[in-house]
Amino acid sequence: METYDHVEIEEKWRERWEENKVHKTERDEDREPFYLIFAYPGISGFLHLGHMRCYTYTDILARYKQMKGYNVLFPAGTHPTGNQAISLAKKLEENDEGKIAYMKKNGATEEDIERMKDPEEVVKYFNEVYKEDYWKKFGFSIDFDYFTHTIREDYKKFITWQFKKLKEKDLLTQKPYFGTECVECGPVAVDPSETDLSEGGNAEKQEFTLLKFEYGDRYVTAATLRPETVFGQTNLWVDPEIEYQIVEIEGEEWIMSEEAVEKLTYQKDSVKEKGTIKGEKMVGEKVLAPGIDREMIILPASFLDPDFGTGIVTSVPSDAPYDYVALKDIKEDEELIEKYDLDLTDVEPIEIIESEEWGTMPAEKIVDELDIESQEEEEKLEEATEKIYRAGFHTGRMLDSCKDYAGMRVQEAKERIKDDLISEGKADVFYDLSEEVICRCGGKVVVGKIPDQWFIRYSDQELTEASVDQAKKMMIKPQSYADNLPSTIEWFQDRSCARKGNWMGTNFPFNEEWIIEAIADSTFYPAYYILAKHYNQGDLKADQMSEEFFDHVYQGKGEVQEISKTTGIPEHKLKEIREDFDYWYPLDLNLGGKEHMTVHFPVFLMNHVALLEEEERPKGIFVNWWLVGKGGKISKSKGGAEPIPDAAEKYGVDTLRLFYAHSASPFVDKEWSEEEALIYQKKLNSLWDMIQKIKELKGEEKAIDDYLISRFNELLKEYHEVMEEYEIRKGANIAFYDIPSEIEWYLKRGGENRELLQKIGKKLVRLLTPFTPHIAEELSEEWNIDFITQELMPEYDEDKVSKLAEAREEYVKKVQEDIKHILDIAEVEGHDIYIYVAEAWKEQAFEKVLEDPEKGMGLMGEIVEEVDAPSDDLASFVKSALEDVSEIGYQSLVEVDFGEKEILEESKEFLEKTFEADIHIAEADEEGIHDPENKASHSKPKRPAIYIE
RNA sequence: GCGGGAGUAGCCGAGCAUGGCCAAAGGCGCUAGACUCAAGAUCUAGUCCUAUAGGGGUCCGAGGGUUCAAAUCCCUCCUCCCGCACCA
Repeated sequence: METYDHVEIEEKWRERWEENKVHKTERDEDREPFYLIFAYPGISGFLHLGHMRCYTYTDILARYKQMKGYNVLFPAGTHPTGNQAISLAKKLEENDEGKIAYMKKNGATEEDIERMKDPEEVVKYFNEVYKEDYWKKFGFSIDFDYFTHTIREDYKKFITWQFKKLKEKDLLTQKPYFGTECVECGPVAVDPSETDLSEGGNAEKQEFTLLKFEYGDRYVTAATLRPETVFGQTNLWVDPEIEYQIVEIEGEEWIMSEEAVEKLTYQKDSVKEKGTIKGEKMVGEKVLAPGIDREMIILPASFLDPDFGTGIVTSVPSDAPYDYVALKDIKEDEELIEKYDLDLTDVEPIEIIESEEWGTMPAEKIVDELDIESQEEEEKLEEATEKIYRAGFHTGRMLDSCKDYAGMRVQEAKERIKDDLISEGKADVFYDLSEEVICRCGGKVVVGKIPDQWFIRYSDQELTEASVDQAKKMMIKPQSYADNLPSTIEWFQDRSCARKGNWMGTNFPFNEEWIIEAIADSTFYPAYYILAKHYNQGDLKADQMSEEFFDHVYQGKGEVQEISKTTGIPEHKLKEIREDFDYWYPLDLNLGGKEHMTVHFPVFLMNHVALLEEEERPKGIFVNWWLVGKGGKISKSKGGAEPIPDAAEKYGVDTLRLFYAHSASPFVDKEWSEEEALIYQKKLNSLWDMIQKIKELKGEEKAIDDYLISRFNELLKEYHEVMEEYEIRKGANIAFYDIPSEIEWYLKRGGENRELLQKIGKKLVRLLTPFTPHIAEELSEEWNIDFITQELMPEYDEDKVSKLAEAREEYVKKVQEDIKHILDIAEVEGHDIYIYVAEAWKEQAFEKVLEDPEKGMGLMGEIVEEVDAPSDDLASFVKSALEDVSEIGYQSLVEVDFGEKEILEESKEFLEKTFEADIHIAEADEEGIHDPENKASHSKPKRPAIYIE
């Protein structure tokens, strides 16, 4: 059969929509607005099919709402803030072969590449790619008149205003911050996606307590992750072979490894080198331990790593397996004791923490249990340390030896002891990374101190509470995120919002050398799209966008005449912009991938709450999971990484849209599968064929019509219900599978009503439109409408639902099924099928049973009175009826009143065709029927007996 | 650690909120048939076990419980996955 050419029709309709400005959106006070966005993408290079998942969901919902009669605003933009465009330009400048090949493969020309050695041009280029090759290509109903991006002058004005407002509301603050930074190129993010890194994405920033041990005029320093164990300290460990550094920090002299000094230079204002001291020089000497004011001996050890902590470790043999084993080793090493002349009499483990699992001497116990022999058995020691720590942290309590902290839970004591030691000047804080991290640029990543970092005060009590309230009112999908968002907001701490260095973005208004960071300038932007249109039309200039202007538009402050005078924006324009904002806001829905759950969505919401009144705050969030490659990220080797325009041509845009919508719930990661995409392509072809076929049928009304009308209406109702709840997958399932399969059944049953099929066909194509708009337009081209995209959805009509029609079909299906079963099992020829409808008295008896099945056979008395039937037959029937009564489905079928014989006669032709047999229908108690095996007596109401020969 | 999620037939993957028409949608794979010289594509039927009459049995990670009734609710356990901040 003639099918359609997706490349041709998709292009055709894309062009027609554009020519006719179908997606143009204007304020219209007579229609209810619906405003939705997807989280705009950064400019990070070419996108792949994974990214299109979220955008497609957005378009499906936009189109659905549009067809429900809403005035839908669906804008889009990009987020080039950051250094991604800069580093791409740099790579191209350096003639990086890999990058150039990548650009070419995705369709960039030589000139494009030449041009893109300038970061601004990178942004320009990708803005076009995103718009033309991705969003338009996919047939999205975006109105690009509202397009904006975050490094445009106008957008920067908007961000500047936003930060002024945050400052006014006392939501900005400055304080020291320890963050990860590359020694070459400034702040970088350490995360497994390794956007900024070439190595070490799984590293964690660890906070050590740097303990200071008095050692003459100096301090020996030891870094620990477990400050709560200070009461159990018995000695220090140094490596006799290491040349330790002496450095001056904050007027004191500290001793630590060279590696530690290097790290500290990024965390302390001044670090002056004062000389060195070899480990063995310190061995045997005494230090004064912080917090417990106890003299301790310095002992030699071999397990120390100068790149971990300070290369000096305080020993807590009661709770640290390493220390316990090292101490045991040294006590048995007489040679060593003699060499350094060590006095070890007082060096004994001290009980400090009691946990359920490990008692009061956990190190001893676990070393015993794991059978650890020496300090060289690193693997076992790591395991032991981990186990004890976990148990201690959760169930542990501090013992009496811990003085003021006795009885406290370990979790609490840990913080308290750390804070107390620091405030007494006996300890400091030292940050380090858990593994080596290397920047994209090749530089080493360290933890550095920024003394005057700017923060947005998301910890603010009032803001937090108001945001939580709002979150609870919103429509958030999936439910699990709706449940979590309030606690995510409560947990949200102050967040740094500006940075220095090589960065594209808006200058921080209160300190121009800082640039606003990428998350901080992408929280409130749905409010800006509305203005961007006026800027794009040339009615608004960036330098007119003053604080008063934004105050007026977003917060209704000030007098129009006044603002018009100071900004030069005509009064009517100001009014128009203000009204636009008023009309479109609040935002109905923000859609984004699951990566946004812990950062973007919370700050998006909190900034709205900070800046706008309650009735203007967002109403919905939709989170989608990812499209992934086999076993993880989408990549070249695993498929799904081909350029989007190529994929669109290969599979068809409608196919891909249906794939996203239907192949999995939006709330799970979905593996990309080419085969599956091709199946959806076939699906669309066969749906196309079916709709073409039903257009051509020319038959008349039949009884089966009522069934199709009824089922269609019920499914239509369900369709709307699920789509209103943004259950995209269910909606697609109804439109593309449930309804077509009802139509298939209808045709199979001999339905051919031309008028009905035309009507249902037209409605069905509308239901398909949000998902596969191109094919829907093509199918409806001859219907004398402009664009099906602009049509309204069919609505559910309750009067069309007929329980009777449905029950009759169910009955036929059941009979058909039973015959099939018998044919499967029995060895019969199957030329003649006899169907015996149950005697009337059986139905009467069944109804009596239904009245009160609890009575069981006790019902017999009553039934014998009322029902006229042979008493033996009656008794055995009631018995079986009592069993059947628990089958809910059967019961409800029996309750519907229709003539079985009549419906069977009607379906005779269908059954004969299905089984290629003669069908004979009779009542079970008719005289002279053909029933050699006496099957007729087995008939039940709505469950006729069958005999086949 | 903290917080969250998931375990469904050979495989992928719905269902679970509102327990009962659930032996459990859809797809893949497989089997048979139609079409074809043949292959592919397509279409039809079947695909837990069992049964020569529409039946019976077992089943939704494991084990308990609630209920007339559990894949669905509750408890315990096992296994796997994700987020945890300057990454959009």
